[in-house]
Amino acid sequence: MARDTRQRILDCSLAMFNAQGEPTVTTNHIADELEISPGNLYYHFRNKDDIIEQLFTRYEARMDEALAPPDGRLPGLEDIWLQLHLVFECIWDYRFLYRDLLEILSRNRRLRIRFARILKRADDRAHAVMRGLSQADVIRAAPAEIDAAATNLLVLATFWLNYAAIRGDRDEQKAIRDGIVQVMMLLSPFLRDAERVHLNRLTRAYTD
Amino acid sequence: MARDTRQRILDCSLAMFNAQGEPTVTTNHIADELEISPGNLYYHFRNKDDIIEQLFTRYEARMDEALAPPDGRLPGLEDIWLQLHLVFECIWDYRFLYRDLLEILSRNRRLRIRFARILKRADDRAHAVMRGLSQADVIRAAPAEIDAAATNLLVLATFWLNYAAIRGDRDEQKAIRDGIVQVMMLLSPFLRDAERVHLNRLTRAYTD
DNA sequence: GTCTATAAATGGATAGAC
DNA sequence: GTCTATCCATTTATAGAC
Repeated sequence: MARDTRQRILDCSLAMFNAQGEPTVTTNHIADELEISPGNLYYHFRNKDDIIEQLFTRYEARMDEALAPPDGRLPGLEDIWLQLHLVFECIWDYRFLYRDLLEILSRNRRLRIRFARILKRADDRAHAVMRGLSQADVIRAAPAEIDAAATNLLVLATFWLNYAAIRGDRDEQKAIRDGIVQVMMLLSPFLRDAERVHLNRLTRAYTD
Repeated sequence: MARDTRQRILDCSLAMFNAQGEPTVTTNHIADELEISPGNLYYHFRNKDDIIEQLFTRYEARMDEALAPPDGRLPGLEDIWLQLHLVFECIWDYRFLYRDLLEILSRNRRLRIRFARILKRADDRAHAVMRGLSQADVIRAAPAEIDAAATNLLVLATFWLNYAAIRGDRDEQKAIRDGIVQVMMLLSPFLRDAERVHLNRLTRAYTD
């Protein structure tokens, strides 16, 4: 049961953080929800930040997987679609991190470094994909434009859920889909005319 | 001196919120910093949220001004540049709002509504500018692409400073300039070849 | 491993004197 | 308008029994 309680605390914390925001959920709230004592919680974790760090480890592994290149061949537009799905769903499952990103990272140097590493990986991946599309002549983009688009992609992915929440979007699944479409539409003006029209049709079908 | 103390509290709060983040600055901290008593602070403001709301009023007026259309004529690329300056500098001066945007808005329904209004205004403005460029044949963009680009612009402007902070950018002035360039580069692929090269040269000169 | 009880510290807020 | 003193509620964290 030892391992079990530890896992239950992590699962419950994640659910509560995501639902109510990390700052408003205290260790007592978590213990209450699980119907265990605060002392028990502190037997398993040094403090709240310890819980967050363990959750971050889960998140990190998941995101590393989502950011891995699919396989050997160069990716086309459909592969990008799929990979964006993996990334956005990971972000959704750990959205409490993104909701109060600066506040959480400012309190913990280790997480700051680990998050920066993930951002770097995502940036590399975005560059690789853009360069791939450019070499395959699917898009036409200067190096500086690729840099800008990659950065733009990172900002969109990182903060899209926050933006959707501020707008008051209710439907969660739709928010994720909208985020993916938003990133795809980022590529639209780089495409040649035929693909450009094609993508616009696809995204419209996807959004409705 | 009554009005004076009230203003000093607001000024000091803004500076401390921006420097340390709103969640970590308590009413006691503010009173300490000003070398007044907590009781005095509570004479002038009902609570911390009251202070934030007053600061928001200042912010709101400033942003409304920054978002106003320059004048009668249709704006060119240079006017956009200027307007982005006004917007980003407003965001910078009230960056504490953006740092913990969801947390702050989740606690206060009135601010949520007021912020949504500003976002709407910004969206309208972005659309108007994009349509203007399109009609003047400076850019080539389908309606769906204009929608996506306007949304993209809003997300970039809203969260750019957060992104810069996570990356570890130190130089504040440069972070603002980078944000403006990032938005301008968003337009790049929509431009015709001559202007596209021109913009890439401009942004490079601006960034170095 | 888990509980009860509680310490220690902090933050928000008010009463009443000056 | 401003200060001192203080209260209440909350949160983190630990000690010690079972």
